[in-house]
Amino acid sequence: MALEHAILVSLTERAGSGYELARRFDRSIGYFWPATHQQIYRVLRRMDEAGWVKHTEIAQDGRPDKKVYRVAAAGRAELSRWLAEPEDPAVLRDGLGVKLRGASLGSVDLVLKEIERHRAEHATRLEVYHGIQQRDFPKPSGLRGRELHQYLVLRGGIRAEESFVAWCDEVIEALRKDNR
Amino acid sequence: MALEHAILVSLTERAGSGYELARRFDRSIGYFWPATHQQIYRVLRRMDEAGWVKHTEIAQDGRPDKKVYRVAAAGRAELSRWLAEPEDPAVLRDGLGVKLRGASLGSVDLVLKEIERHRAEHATRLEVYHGIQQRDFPKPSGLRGRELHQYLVLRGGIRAEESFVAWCDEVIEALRKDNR
DNA sequence: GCTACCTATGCAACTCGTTGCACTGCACCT
DNA sequence: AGGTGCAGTGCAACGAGTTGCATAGGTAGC
Repeated sequence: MALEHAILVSLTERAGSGYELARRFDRSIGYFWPATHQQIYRVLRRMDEAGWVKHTEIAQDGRPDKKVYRVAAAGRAELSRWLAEPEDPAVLRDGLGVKLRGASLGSVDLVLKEIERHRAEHATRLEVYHGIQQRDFPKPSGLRGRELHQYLVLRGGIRAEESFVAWCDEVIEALRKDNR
Repeated sequence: MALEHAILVSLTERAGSGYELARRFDRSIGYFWPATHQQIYRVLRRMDEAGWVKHTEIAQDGRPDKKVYRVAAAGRAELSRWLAEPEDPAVLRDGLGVKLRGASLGSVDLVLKEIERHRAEHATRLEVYHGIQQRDFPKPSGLRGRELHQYLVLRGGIRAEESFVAWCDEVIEALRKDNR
């Protein structure tokens, strides 16, 4: 998996400029594959040179020109090649775990506060996802094909955040009990 | 959070060589913060130059010499400085989600197989964690301090894998139903 | 005897991701 | 009049992470 493929999936759904893609990543794909505008511009250029995408320059008045990218035949080929290829399982990488593990070397109270803060952060993210679910997929049982897949990805995000929040609660309770 | 801090936590628990640390990362810390031996050697050298750790060269016969690292005062200071510092929330980054989202552009059947494969992988990891839990923390209610923290980190790993497996099951069922 | 893996450290080259900055012009707020 | 924010693209530098390789003796299996 590389950023290339995430961009190809997104561009296949709908053509767009680098800037628009960066916004999209902020709002949807990026919840599962974050990327900055810098990365996106660089990869778009690379893919353009490789012939995976083509761009059309669009002059706008009052705003800078933009390049709208769309997926070319070679890009579609690459995408289906990648889709058929096995993917490495995602690895967990969480600094909070390391911090908790080292908590007794510093202030356990501060680490506890930190975990409460993360809990709040993830709870907020969870609410955002729930909002998307209610707005975009009010009746999930009727979903099929592409929409079903999008819904299921969102479900993954919801489950991940739920389980993170539940873990925080377990940790907070246990640390408080240990503190008394 | 940087690899530096994960290594400092690990070295504080017990001194060791770069090689040993790499093994440790493979077996425990690395479940939550993966690192290769290359990264570890490089960071150890940097920390040595910065005075955060000190090494003692140990000659062995039949085997190459090794450098055993232990945390120095400056390292302990850095560790507690970092522990008191706020940490960015972990971001989800999963290529499988992108693949599922693009499934309809390739073979949905292949993506389904891929998800089944990942499910098996994560189920195996979950069993490993359960094994560690039973071996190292048979009676969690009595845990305090450092051991409690280690247990709670493990609980985080267990919860993450459980929720991943449950998500896979939801996806597999939904895709099968959609296929009929 | 050959292959392969383990212990142990490390270089070199590369890709990926992050951060700070630059330029343009419009819209909005104070 | 001045600051902030949005739209739009991009460079330059750095740090993090990956991959392939080198070295070298010991142990274990075929």
